[in-house]
Amino acid sequence: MPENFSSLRVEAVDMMRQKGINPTRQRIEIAQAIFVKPQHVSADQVLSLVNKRHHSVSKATVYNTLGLFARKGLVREVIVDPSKVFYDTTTSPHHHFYNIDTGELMDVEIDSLLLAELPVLPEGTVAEAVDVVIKIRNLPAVN
Amino acid sequence: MPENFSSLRVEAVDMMRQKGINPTRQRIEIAQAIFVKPQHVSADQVLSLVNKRHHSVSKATVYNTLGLFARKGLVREVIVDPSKVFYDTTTSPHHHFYNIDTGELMDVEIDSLLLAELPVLPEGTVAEAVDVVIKIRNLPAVN
DNA sequence: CTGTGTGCAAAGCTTTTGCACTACT
DNA sequence: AGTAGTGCAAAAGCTTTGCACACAG
Repeated sequence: MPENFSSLRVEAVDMMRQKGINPTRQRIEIAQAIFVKPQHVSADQVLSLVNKRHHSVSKATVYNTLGLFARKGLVREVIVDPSKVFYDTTTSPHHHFYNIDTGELMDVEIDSLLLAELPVLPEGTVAEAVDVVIKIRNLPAVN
Repeated sequence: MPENFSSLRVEAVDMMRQKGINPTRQRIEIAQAIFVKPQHVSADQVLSLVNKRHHSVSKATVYNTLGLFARKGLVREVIVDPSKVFYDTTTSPHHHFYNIDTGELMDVEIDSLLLAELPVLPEGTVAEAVDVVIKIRNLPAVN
């Protein structure tokens, strides 16, 4: 059975409602594009995905919507490189491998890396998120 | 006694030689600007610092040189926000607090946060760096 | 004279802003 | 009609590229 788009659509709308996001046409299209499966996407990948079917969402709206989704907790912003922001559709706490050579981003199970204790926070602040990025590179082929 | 610029200059040149970087006029000016004290600077802060005395280094060269310094291990790239890259003159392993409200970046002692174990790396790769950024925000004032 | 390395103007990105428009009250 | 929220073209800002120049062999 092929991907059921209408149920994905319903899910996307529900998700947004739960987070207090007004589900407009553009936001629904973006949500449908990214929540097909767990993945890491950049803003312009989303733009192409959405406009594959028919030109219907502007660049600015894609950026603004992804930012909104991130603030509301629907996606997770992962910043790995100057001018390379990824949006991760998996929002449960976890960390990342970033392959410097290939640009590939992979999830790391939260419990395969033990963060034993948080340092004392500066006075008058609260922790919002802890981002761990392990930068890896390919082993040079042995000749 | 005021800051001794000529000895800073010599140190900067030595540093670069040790890392195999050709110490050109522009690179020396940039090094002198950033290694005055341990600090976090962005590319355009460096640009202003360098050109405060007299316009002498272009924007492109500042970007390229900071990238070079980072690759060679003279500074550490810390990426905290889309289009906000900091260069940290402290290169020993440590982590960061990033205050979302103020944009301030602070060092966290390496041993105040225990990374118990590294996860298994993907086949054929080596870890290059582990970046931990703890995003914090100011507590709302209680009324 | 040739080849390698460097610096920078300009090009090419990504992201943000400000305003027109919509959709409620 | 007034108000709050939304989408997008254009502006702004950041980073990279490609080429002219310098310098060493």
